[in-house]
Amino acid sequence: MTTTPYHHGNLRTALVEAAVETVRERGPEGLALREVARRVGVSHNAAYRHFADRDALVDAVAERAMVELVGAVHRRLDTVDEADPVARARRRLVAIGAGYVEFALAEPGLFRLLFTAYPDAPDAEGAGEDPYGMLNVALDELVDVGYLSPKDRPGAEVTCWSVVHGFAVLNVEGPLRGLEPSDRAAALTSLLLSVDRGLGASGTWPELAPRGAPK
Amino acid sequence: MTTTPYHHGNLRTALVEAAVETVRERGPEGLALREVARRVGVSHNAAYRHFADRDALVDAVAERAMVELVGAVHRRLDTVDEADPVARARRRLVAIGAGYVEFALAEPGLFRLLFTAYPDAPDAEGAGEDPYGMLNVALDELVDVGYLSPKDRPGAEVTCWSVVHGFAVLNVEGPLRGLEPSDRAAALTSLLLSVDRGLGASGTWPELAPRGAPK
DNA sequence: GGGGCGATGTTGACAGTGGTAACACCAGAG
DNA sequence: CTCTGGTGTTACCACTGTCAACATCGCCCC
Repeated sequence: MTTTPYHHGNLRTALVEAAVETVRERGPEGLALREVARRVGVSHNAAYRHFADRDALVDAVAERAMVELVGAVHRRLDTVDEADPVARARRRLVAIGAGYVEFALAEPGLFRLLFTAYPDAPDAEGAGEDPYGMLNVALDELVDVGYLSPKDRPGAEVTCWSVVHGFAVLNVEGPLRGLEPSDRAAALTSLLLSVDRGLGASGTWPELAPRGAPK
Repeated sequence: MTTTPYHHGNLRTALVEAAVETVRERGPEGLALREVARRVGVSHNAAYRHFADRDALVDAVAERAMVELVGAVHRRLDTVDEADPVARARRRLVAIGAGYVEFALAEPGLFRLLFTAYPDAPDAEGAGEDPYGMLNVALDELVDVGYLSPKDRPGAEVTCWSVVHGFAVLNVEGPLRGLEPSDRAAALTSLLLSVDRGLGASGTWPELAPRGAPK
């Protein structure tokens, strides 16, 4: 819908594109509906014919951002060229993490928007078309291939997502944002290796688990 | 400074306390300087005698939040009662992570403020008086005790911080925010165990880092 | 073709925000 | 006592999101 030019001609997509550009430049909090409208050369309030409110525009931008994130991860995934199944599966997992972080650092504004204004539903759409699904697929591969113990599979996706997301957040808007690129890259490599190692090392340490929360 | 009551009597601290309360209720983005002033029963602009701008107030709130975060982590750390040095060091690391996440979930507003508006300098003040310092101390203990290989020590603090911070963010404001508390607790346990395991499992997998070499 | 009608875009207004400037008060120093 | 500097107030500005009323344009149907 809204494919044929009316007064303006695809105002909606023009607004979204301008909004994406604004978020790129000024971050999510710098996104002003009025300024976007101004940028497109249309009066404010014109936007209200296409978006219920500011949040709706933000959601539209988030959709674009998600597409780009998936693209970045896929691009990394495609570089994995490995014969040995175990090494391949492990490399693929690392590639997902690297792509995720790569996107966060390349598009800090879009990345932040993606996770501050995300709708209620998680990424759980298909399985493989969003980073979460891709991650789950990769982890299942690791189990199939015998690298990851099936009993360690549950929860592994949360752990992997957490570590990569945390690294991204700390480096994009957190206390690590001032890191030298080389230091950052080294830390990321160390982190990804550590995760890989943690998944491969089977075994439990039951004495650590219990001991409930205080107060 | 500002200890003796003048017109109002410690307006500054009153403003900070009202701001903290506001952030608790409405989050960082709901913090309006004017509303805080109103809340204290003072005209807006009175605040400008004590804070250069809104950001200065936010920084003051962040200071309080940091104190509370440190308190939460310390409280957890104090529950560790373990004779065996290795087990004790490992438990202490887990306690830090648990306390960090506990605070994030208990005070989502303050936690988010702490990491969206944090000043340029990292937590690098003393060593032990902020979560980052405490984490480094705990990791050094793990090395001393022989659990963590010295060659794996560099970068470990970033990995640990990332995984815990990422988990907190995903659960506080991210796609995992809708998780059942029991599921969340299980995921956290799994995550902490996984990190512990990853640190303990020594050895490198060189074929992952560069590129090439069989297994 | 012409009338109408709904989708689109515009102007105007309102409340709320952060921020600046000019003024009012009040305590203590001299 | 006056004067001075810290403190708080009123008035104003630019900006934002949002609503309501009005204008315009394209398309459908008679």
